[in-house]
Amino acid sequence: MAKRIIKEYEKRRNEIFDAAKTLFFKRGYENTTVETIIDSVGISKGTFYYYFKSKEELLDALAHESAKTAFEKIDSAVFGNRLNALERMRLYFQYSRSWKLDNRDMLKALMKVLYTPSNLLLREKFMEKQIELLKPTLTRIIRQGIDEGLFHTPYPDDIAEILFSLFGNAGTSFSSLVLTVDEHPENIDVLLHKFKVYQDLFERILGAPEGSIEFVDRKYLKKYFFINNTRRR
Amino acid sequence: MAKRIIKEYEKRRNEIFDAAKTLFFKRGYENTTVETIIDSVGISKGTFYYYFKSKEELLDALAHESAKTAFEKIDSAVFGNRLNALERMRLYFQYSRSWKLDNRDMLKALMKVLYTPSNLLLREKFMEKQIELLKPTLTRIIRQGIDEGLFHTPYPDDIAEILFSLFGNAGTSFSSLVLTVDEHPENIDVLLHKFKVYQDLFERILGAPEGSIEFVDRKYLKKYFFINNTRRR
DNA sequence: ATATTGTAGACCGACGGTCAGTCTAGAATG
DNA sequence: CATTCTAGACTGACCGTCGGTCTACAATAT
Repeated sequence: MAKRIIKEYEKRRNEIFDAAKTLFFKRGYENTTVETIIDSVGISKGTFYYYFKSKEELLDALAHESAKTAFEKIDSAVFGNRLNALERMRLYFQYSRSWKLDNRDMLKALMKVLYTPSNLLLREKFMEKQIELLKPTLTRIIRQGIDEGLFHTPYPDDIAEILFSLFGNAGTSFSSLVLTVDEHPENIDVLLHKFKVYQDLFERILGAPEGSIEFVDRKYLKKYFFINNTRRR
Repeated sequence: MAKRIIKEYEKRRNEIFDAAKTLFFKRGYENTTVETIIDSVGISKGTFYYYFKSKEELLDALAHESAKTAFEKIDSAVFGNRLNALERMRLYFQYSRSWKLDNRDMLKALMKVLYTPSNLLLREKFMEKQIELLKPTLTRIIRQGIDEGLFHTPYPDDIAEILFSLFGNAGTSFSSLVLTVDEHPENIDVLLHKFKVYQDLFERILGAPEGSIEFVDRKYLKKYFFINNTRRR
């Protein structure tokens, strides 16, 4: 019989939590069995179910935690200074990805896994929690923008959610592109084009002046893909 | 051993097809087991897998067929006459739901099932196929609108897809509302509000004149919910 | 103080149950 | 007699359950 190692509640729970997070993002949610998780932590089935009611509940908790982390980071970053709505919006999107990505390899791995049929549920759950927690913040920024005369929309309370869904959609279409850039460098142009499209879209939806929203930092993107600036006339 | 009933290929395949369609939309994709399907048709496992490689392939086929039906209906309806882009757009959305709905009960049942976590894959597949087949049509209308000076966007080829995703999002948020209207009649107002929001959104994205797109027919909606016209000034 | 008994709660792993999908014998058909 | 089709037993992969164990520590007795 395996050795019995006893730890305090929170510690063990976090172990499972972390292992699951890693595995889900590495092999995907559906492809990660409960067995895999407990093997990686070194515990038994029973223990797993002692801490989580089900595999899906664990996912839920993960999504919630992730959204909460994102929320906290964003909230302090965005409202810490005296900025106008446009600047806040920029910061907001800059921070809105809750997973901190250290390098492009990690981003690629994440995309490969995230936008895969076997991760539909994972994506949905993460999205849902993010919307739930982050919507008020975004709405607040939109309201501020309207007050400042930067944005023009009669429906400030409705569009935050829509912006999120658009963001999700963008993620899907970007990820498939990003993953091909290595073999098809010319796709960078397609990517840049898409960025322009979404930028235009956001401006229209918010009723913001043309070119005001550059939530996708072009300079960063170029550096990211090692492009020099003398590209295409 | 049970009696052996032999039918011609297409016929049997269609039986499975129809049974699956009914069951998927009644109990959801995940909640419908292959067992359920074959029981309902009165065939064996072997037969099922003779006609379909997998449960998911069956779903795929279903989604494809549905999109194809939609495409044919839409294409003839929308391009049969000499209309301007706005009129075509209206027709387009009118026909774009591929499932013909005979009454509100059926719509409600469908919504209840469609927008449920256990149907993520189903939704995704249906969406995907629709986009694949219907995007060119929508793009064509958008192009026409630009030529006619009705729409204004520099990205006619990109926004069809986005409009679809928005449509999907709208579906989610509408369905949850529609399902509550019976107990909370006041939600009709919320629903009407949402319609306005999405209408505005579409106009902004397309760069169409304000109020030009009424793809959700208010009159129909009111009739649908048995509201007379003397409601809220 | 020290021994004994009791209890909570962390932990174990065999087992049950559910499904999708496979395999093979054999019936029908041409 | 070969091909096409069908039946349903079987497999394997999972998720989740359950009876029961082990340990730290509190309560109680000596």
